[in-house]
Amino acid sequence: MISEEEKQVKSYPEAATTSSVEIQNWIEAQDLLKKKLIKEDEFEGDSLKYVGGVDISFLKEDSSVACGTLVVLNLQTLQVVYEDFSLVTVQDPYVPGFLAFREAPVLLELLERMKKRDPHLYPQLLLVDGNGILHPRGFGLASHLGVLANLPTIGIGKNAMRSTADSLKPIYISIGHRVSLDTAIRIVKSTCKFRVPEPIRQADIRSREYLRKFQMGMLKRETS
DNA sequence: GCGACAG
DNA sequence: ATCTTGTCGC
Repeated sequence: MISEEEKQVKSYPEAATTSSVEIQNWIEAQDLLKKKLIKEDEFEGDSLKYVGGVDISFLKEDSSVACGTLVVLNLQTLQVVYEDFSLVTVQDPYVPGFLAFREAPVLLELLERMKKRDPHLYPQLLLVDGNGILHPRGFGLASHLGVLANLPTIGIGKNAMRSTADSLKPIYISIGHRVSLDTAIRIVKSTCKFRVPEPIRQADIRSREYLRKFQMGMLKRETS
């Protein structure tokens, strides 16, 4: 007889420690939070000046070590006005459809820290590296983060689920929270100097750089 | 049975 | 996510 856990392991080899019970809890949590999801424009004020971007990078040698990154850009100049990093040990594995449970905790921590340190630069909207309502249950990382942080968010996917390889590499924009699709598309377009919108791109670049420098420091300690 | 499956 | 340097082009 095959247990539920065994089926889970067969389905997701990388998630050997994730039980079907945990998956069920995650599904319930998503369905619960989803009730608070707002798919229309609902901003604090009408002046959109600061836009945030979040991303997470992982250490290739030890994929449980990750660097969460938050950057804030001036929407008008697209210059970075704030950056913060958090080196953490990620416990939860990556399970397709449940990215938020792996990445949201660090990102929320970074947002909370900023709210205390630099509230005047706190973003009115956040671009998230991951999908919003473009998700099996309509509640991806961008929506998850938006609801928990009560912040307007937009999801940016670079690989759509179940898509065929297109010659053109598109990005997939989806509503995260408290923003309409029309507004989301308009804002994303206004932040694109290259394929990937600048807030996400800067978070990605700086996140990798942070890990690279961290590794150099580690190597120094081992050698000395 | 086979392929797909955000990061 | 990560594996990866130089190289073609604006």
